[in-house]
Amino acid sequence: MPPRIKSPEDREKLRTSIIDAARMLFVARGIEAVSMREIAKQINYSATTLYNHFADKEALLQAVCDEDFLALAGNLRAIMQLPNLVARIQAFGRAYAMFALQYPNHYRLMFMTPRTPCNLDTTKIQRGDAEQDAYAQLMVVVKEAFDAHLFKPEITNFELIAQTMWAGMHGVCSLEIALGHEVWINWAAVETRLALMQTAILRGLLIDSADLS
Amino acid sequence: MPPRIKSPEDREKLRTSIIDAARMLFVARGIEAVSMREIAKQINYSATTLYNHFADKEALLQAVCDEDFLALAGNLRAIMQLPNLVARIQAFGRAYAMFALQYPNHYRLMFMTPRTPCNLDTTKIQRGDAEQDAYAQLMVVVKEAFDAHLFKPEITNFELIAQTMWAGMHGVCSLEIALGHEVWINWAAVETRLALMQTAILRGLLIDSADLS
DNA sequence: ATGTTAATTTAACAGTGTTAAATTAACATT
DNA sequence: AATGTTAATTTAACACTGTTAAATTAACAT
Repeated sequence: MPPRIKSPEDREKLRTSIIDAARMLFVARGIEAVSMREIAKQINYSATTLYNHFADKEALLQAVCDEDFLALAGNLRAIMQLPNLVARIQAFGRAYAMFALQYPNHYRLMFMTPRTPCNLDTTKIQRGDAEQDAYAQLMVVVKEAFDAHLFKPEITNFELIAQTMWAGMHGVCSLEIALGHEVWINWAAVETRLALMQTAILRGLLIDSADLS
Repeated sequence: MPPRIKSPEDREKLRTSIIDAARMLFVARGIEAVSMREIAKQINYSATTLYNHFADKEALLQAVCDEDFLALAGNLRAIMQLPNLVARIQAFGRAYAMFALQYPNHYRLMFMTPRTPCNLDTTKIQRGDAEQDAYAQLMVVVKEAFDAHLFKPEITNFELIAQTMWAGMHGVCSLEIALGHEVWINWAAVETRLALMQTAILRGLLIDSADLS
């Protein structure tokens, strides 16, 4: 029986240690293969204790996701400093894909699993804040290129451009995660697929794609 | 207690009725929300009976998937007759996406869920047979355009082209299925996203994309 | 009428998420 | 120093899950 926790700081400490244990197990063995009892045992607590910090398993997953969204946004923030607008978009997409492939179980949880929609109240992420939200960052990156008139003039909706770039990279990554080990598909190397996806879409959307890669 | 089944035909009939009941429930309420007991009750059998026809829940899912793969391939077969090579690719991708969006729970099961890899022995689909395998069909469609030298000459691997087209459409569809209801994203209409994805990738890959749409 | 075979069910096991009730440790009050 | 209060934590239970061994039971052949 661990010593009781009273102070709010220690309570917060326990909360994050629950999240960390959950993440470790999720990443290691997949999401639905991990039980609340296992997570609790990992930190030498009873399963019921988790319910003092999270309403249910879904809420705990959400908390893990939130931290991972912040981590992803942190990864991408450095890239937004690149001077060349097109190179910035390319590096951004590439970093996004690296995150997906390095943490496939995170990624699955964040972007491949339908959730109860709009848990905006329980999340702690400031959506739309480019410091915290990778989607908002993508929006900034694309909009700057859009405002510089780098995209074909018939495309008038920059958010549509961003969503297309996103879907392209997501398509490669999520297929890799879900079916990358299927032997009846003669997969090209995932880096090759990512590179072609990016240059193909950019060639299709940019006015001048002469010096793409 | 239902009348006992002895003849192989009736046994097959029961097997497909299990699959149909499972599919109906999966499509209606999602995969993991449906229990073996529920499926059994749907057809007035005991849960244990299902295990006389399928090794476990995973095998039953696999059987459902197999039938759906065949259905998808059937949907796509008509399109392969179109004369114009590029229009054929476009219609093919569009039909694929329509299938995904019309049966999102099927699609999730088939293409968004990591499985125990290479259950090639337990599946009944002839992989590589363009009659039964949608991926093989896509390969045929893309290869004909490739052999007609419609793609940019620096791209020498037609399977890579096919996988990029696939990933593009899959990216739009799977994002729509997983996050389409999230309100913090200002989604463009999914048809618009699909159309732009297709023309963007084709513009990026084709030599002559003047009359695309 | 009896025996055999196999389809089907009952009953159980070990596990899950979750919660009400019981403990127990730390604090403040007398 | 003894008591009461509060809240952190656990124990025990509920209703469910996938799965399986054992018991039934229906249909057939002898």
